[in-house]
Amino acid sequence: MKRMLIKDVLAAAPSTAVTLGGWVRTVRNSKGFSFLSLNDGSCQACLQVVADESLDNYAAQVAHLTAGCSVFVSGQVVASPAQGQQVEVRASSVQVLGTADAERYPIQPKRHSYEFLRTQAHLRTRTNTFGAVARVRSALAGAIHEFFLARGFLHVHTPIITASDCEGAGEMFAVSTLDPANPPRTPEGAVDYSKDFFARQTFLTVSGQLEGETAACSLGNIYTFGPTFRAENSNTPRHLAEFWMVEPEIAFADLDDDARLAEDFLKFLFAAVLDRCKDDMAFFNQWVDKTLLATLAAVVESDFQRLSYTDAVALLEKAGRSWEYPVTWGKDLQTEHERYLTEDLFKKPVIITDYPAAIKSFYMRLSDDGRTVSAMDVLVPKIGEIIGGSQREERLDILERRMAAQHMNAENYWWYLDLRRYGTVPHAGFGLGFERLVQFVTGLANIRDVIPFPRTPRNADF
RNA sequence: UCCCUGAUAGCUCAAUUGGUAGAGCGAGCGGCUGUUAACCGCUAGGUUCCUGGUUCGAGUCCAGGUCGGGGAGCCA
Repeated sequence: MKRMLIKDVLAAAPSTAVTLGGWVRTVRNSKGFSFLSLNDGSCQACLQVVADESLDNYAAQVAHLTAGCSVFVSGQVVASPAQGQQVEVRASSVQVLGTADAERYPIQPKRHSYEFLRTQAHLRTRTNTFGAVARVRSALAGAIHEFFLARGFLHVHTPIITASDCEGAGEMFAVSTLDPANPPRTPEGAVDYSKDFFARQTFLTVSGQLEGETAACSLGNIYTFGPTFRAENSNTPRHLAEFWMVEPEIAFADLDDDARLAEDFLKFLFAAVLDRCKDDMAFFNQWVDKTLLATLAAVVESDFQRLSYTDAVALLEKAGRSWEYPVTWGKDLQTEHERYLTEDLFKKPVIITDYPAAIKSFYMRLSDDGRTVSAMDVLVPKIGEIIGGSQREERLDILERRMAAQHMNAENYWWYLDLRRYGTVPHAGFGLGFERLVQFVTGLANIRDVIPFPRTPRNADF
């Protein structure tokens, strides 16, 4: 089957002969002919096909088409005599590939709620909104690779199954082939993982960072872009149990380099989708968030606000409002604090740096003051934390001391410590939650609507 | 996990102090020679989430559960 994409048909000159495939969105029947609105996923717009009774299957098939039917059409592009579209296709044949019982087809030609469409995740990409999400998501993924590869970063693949725990990143899903009802036991009665597939206990990764650091400490600048898994019982519009994370790691670099990279990265991605997904972005701007295009354009032009955690605490203390959670140096910032800074005070992305060491992970580089670490969070309006990163502790003795303080077993991290033992180098990196990026770009309020098949507590359908 | 809130037709919702469950959209049928999630007419469509309780009588009140949504925590 040789076919043209509808986005190309819509741009074709009148009298071009075309063949195309698509799914019927709506049908408007008149006496003797029908207008078919077809979509094939290649663009937001539908193609209007005019089919009349001169087709030999008109009365038997074409006149009975309904939403969701699949068709393969041959015909000619003609200038449309009516308003609503520049061109349309006059069909010389309409092959009906698949019918869709209109009484049962879930995607009716009407407005549906996001909640309902989540129960129809296998069909929801046939709607305007979820088609647009899929295209923007794909464009963002492509732009991410483009950004890094153009800057000489190496794309590395880190393992999905891991024995290491990127300490503090969250609860992990266990990976095992043992019979859960009757696992082998040690003499002490514990599960004997030496009999398991990998002869040790393993998990789904919560982050590729530690493995990414090994690559950065030999190859230079690298990035990973893969799935990560958190077994947290998080029930929010911003959390998934399975999500995709982008994690660059840069060598011979400090936190300032890291923050600059994060800012350049986000601006590049926003500019890319504004440029490449105009119709889809216009759709989101009209139906989801009327400030979306203006917000993204402003972010591309503005400088992100940088401030230290210590300064942020000072600003919050004199904000002149009462906080549900009091602000004190040493306590992590709450959602209400972050929202105030990025949505009310600065009204643009904010990069907060130099957090208290006590509330951050062991691998973050200890500052000379001894009480903060070179960590950063990038906060954006509505989403909150979209990026978390840090300069990594490259000094073996300090790293070992911090691991001991957090009661970590250094033997499990022998290879991670080797990076500091042999040719250590200052390096830094960050993690970007890909779905949170798609949320911010599309304006969609719930993270379950920006990934095809969301995995959340008690939900792994499809 | 905690707090709040909801579940009624395929979908989105209504139903007064507890008293025969309705509408819009969608669907089916018919009409219309250019429509734009068209328009006009007619028709069908219900285990009111589940289990138990109170009551002459429960969509409505009570208890427990399941699932959805919002907020918080955890984080990306």
